Amino acid sequence: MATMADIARTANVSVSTVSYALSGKRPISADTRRRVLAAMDEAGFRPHAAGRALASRRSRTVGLLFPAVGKGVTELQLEFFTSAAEAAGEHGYAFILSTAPNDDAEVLRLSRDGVVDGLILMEIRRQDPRVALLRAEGVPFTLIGHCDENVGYSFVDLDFARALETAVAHLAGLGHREVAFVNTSAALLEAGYGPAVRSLAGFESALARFGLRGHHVACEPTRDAGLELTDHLVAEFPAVTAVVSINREALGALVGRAYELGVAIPGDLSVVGVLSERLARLFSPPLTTVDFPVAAMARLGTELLIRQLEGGGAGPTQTMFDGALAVRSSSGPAPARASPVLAAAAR
Amino acid sequence: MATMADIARTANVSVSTVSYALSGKRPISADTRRRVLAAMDEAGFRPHAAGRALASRRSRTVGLLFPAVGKGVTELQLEFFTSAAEAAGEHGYAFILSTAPNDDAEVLRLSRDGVVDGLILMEIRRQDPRVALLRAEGVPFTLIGHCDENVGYSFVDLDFARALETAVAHLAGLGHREVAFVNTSAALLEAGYGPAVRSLAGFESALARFGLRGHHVACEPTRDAGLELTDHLVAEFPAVTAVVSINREALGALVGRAYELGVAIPGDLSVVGVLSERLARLFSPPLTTVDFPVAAMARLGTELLIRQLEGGGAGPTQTMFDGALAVRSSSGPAPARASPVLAAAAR
DNA sequence: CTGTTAGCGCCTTCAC
DNA sequence: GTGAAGGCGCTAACAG
Repeated sequence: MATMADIARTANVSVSTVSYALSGKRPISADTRRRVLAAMDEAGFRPHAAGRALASRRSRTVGLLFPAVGKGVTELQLEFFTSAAEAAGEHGYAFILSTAPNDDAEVLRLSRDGVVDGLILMEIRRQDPRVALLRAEGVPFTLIGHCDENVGYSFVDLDFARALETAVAHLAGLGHREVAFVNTSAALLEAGYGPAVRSLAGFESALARFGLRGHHVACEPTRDAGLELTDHLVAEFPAVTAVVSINREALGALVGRAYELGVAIPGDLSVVGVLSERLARLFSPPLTTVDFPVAAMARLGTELLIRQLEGGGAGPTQTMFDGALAVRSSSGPAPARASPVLAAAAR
Repeated sequence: MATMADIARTANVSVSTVSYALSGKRPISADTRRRVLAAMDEAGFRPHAAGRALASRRSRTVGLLFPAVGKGVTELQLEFFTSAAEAAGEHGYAFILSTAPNDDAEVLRLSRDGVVDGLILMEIRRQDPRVALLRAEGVPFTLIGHCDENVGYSFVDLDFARALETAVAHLAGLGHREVAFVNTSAALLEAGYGPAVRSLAGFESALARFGLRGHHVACEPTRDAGLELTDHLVAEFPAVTAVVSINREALGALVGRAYELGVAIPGDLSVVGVLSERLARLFSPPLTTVDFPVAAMARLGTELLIRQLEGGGAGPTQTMFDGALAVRSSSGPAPARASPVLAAAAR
């Protein structure tokens, strides 16, 4: 309601003085400053965002582009949203969430309209056209995920290959000989969705390194698909004694179905999930996990963007998180056993 | 990049003509309009949000206030966020998500700064101080939920009392005689959190109406609490043959624990959840539910707010959704049986 | 139907 | 250390 002109009037100074008192970009005498500040909070003054944005040519707003494609939103994205929003808020930035299905148009809309100063992208593919677009538009951005070609921009990602290796190494250490990897959907894999592609690569190289037999199964991130998948595993790969998954929904279904089939976890079957701390807590019994530090990643992604916006020198920062192994099963998992547990369950 | 002045120049018209060509608030000759539009998309023109906001005194932005209190964010809120964001986008509004812990300050910040034109509030308590504040500030708003005193503002809510009645009626119809109601946390209940309070009321009146015995149990919305609760039910209320819950996390845990204990759902125990369609799908076997139309509610809440902003006459609109019963169990649930199933499971 | 012009609230260069 | 003034891009009277 109150404007700088109002404040200036009641404090007997000029508007520019008010402005500088606020920004500190010019020395102000202690006395003047006090009068100005007094006038401000007496009037409940708050600088108007639009005025400031217009004059400074910065909106102090960051946007998160999340194309709400069919594949539904999961708890994992939720954690991203809220953590990113929090981080933005702490730095004095507003946080815009866009679910527009067509990213390209949305990138243009948000940047050209000046509603955001920069963008955070999720659901990155190996060759992502949005990156070129953002560059062409000169819009600062960071990726949660990364492309094959990634010079000159900031991103933060989980090292999925390493995560899978960590998981497989753990299982190999327990004596397992044959393990299954439950990926996300085949469609995403084909589309070059990074996590799907890179986990698979990590899985395969780990198999080779530890001399294990392995099976890769793609699975839609839905409970139904997960149930079907579990039955499929039972039927087709009876010798499998351990499962690792990056697919939270399938994992939930698998654990549930295992109970139904009388397969004890971790007694009969070892299960390792690549999951955030928060998600891991939703499982019972507690699941051994390779930590997916979602909240930290979202925070960092947001902060990297804001650092760019504030001209924080330093150029692109690229951070790959390593998922730490968290063994949560109290009882030891089954070492590879003679009898194929899954097949036994199928009878 | 391009401004209206640029467009005006290349189209040989004045800026106001450009503006009116865009807004349609004044008749423009077909020919002029064509020239203007041509110039616009040749230049890739997009009106700058800050300029527009400053001149029109409206930011075309709505905000969702979601104080990220301790009790963690759930899939349910996620559905709210994305649905609200979607609805806002469809109406040409930007959507801001604020997780600032202190709502009051945030209300002031977002409104006084002019970053939003209106707000959507979640997690409403029976006496919610934010409402008075919003009123005092003259900020348009809608609630997802409602207060005891609620004249003169718009809200959308689920009729939790009715939802519980629907659930209990269903169970009574199946022949159950003793049912448990799993509420959210005792803390929220005491704080006057609407859903907790009103569901309980609905539960109790339904018990009376149908002459059933019932037990009310508050439970933190976490898996661990849910597990504990299940064991508690087993130990304390062995005659209970049916459970209804508005607590998604507890419900998940309860279903899981039931499997562990060898209690078949719905064979041995009937379970009814108050859940969104999407959440219901996460359960297996499918759960009988009273539908919690989260997405529709978020959309409507957002649209009610936007309608206010656009001066859509009509005054406050208050909508209570009725949760429709969706019986998803294929096999018929257990009518009240002589043998206390939960106790049997406990052996 | 179209042009001219004054702001909207703030930032920032230029002058003192 | 402080003022005055121009302008950011757009809207909306006010004049034709």
